[in-house]
Amino acid sequence: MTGTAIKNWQSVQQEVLNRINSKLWKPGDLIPNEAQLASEFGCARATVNRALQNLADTGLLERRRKAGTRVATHPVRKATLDIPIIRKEITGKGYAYRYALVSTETVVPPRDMAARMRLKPDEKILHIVGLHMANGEPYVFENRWINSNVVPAVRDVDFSKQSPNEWLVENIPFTSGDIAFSALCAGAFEAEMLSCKTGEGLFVIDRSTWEKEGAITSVRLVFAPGYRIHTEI
Amino acid sequence: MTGTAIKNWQSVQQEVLNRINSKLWKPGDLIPNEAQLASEFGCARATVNRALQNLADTGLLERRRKAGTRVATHPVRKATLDIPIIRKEITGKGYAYRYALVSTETVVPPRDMAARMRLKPDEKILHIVGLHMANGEPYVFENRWINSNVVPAVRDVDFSKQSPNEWLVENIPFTSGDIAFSALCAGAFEAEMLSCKTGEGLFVIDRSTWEKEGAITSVRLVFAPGYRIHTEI
DNA sequence: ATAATTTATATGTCTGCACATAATAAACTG
DNA sequence: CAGTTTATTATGTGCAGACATATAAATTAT
Repeated sequence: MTGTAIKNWQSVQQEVLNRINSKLWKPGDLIPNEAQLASEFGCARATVNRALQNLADTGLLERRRKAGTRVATHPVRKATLDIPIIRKEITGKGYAYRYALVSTETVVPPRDMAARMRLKPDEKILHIVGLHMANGEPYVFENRWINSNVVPAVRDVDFSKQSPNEWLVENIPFTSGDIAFSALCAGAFEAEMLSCKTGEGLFVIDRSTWEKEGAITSVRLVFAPGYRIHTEI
Repeated sequence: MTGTAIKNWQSVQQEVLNRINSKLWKPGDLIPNEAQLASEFGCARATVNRALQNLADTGLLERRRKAGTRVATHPVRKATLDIPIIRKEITGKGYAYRYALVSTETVVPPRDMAARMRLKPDEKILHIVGLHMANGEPYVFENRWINSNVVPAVRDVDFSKQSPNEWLVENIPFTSGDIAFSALCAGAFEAEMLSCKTGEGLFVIDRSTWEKEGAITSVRLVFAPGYRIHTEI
């Protein structure tokens, strides 16, 4: 049957996948435990563990101590997608990259942003607006807020020379953050910035990064029409 | 210094993270090899390996045999996000779920879709249009093509009773696929379907799934205004 | 000098064993 | 019978040692 021996964790994973796909193990089913599979496949339990753990990571199996391993009833697909570093993405496509600073000021942010970044009332922070361009064409519009009270060093940076994105990557130790994808309709402002028509559908990424002391930065990236982010599952 | 002993792979990972964040190991730097770190931390090489491999998975380290492990120059952030199973997402929010079939027919798809699914010229496949609703409100508009020549069983399914999404999950062994996120501006059609205004920005997911024999299904999900997909990093 | 070959080395992964940990199931108790 | 304690069990992870594999670097051949 199995012409290929099952010796490495990848082949164990493949065999498990086959059994799931062939409905031998159906969604919700409890599958044999690691020790049983190991003896069946003729490999060490650790090897089976590696394979099953990997499948659990991708959401195809659900594992719980003592309860055992079962096939996920709703195989919640997990897509891992690379968050683009704008400059790298643009140069990677072979385009010339340029960052244009639009404005920078230290002001009290709008209510929703202040709330999102958990600021004190009337706390002023740095607001930087800029445009990333590919071959001279607007590529993505960056609207960024940086909590200059948490990161005082940011006050001395000349953002006409370096995009805030790059400065932050190089200077701020990252801890944690969240990211959201959504869509937006181009208003007059976005249309002018991205030199597109009003009413175009624009892809939006909102990202915040945090440290123990509080929010470091929150950014909205509005991409030019036609942008899409892609991955394999 | 290190009050906590470094015995498990998580603490090894944390220590490595600290060294990266504190600039002890800068982007591009080659870090000590596994054996050295293991002896430094007083743990097994396998434990260090587990930690470093995990960090490489998240894109913070780059590893190559013989070349060693180095801190990623551009820490390409990888976000893993859960692809929603529509019904589960809706019911999970506490809303009543309903699927409304709009149309189903077997036709020759548009050129771009035929190309994407690698169909023969003039090959007819199943086209299913439907609407997922939350508490009676349109939630997401589903425009799906199913290669009924690869999956003949689909011809006998009554999609007014079950959404194609669910049927596929339950009946078609998944192999591989790809997914793309983008944005769209609501035209007259989308506006009517999602009962929103024309010109709204809509979030779009395009997904294709494949099997050895060829494309099984390709679907476009157009979400109602305001939809966003979110994850932590 | 350039190409082909060998060597050294860091990571990748398997094995067999041990113990830790979580969570269920069973036994016990008031 | 409800609540608590105690086994039992499957996964999670650690260790040392071994071999596999990719590949940078050194060496040899052309």
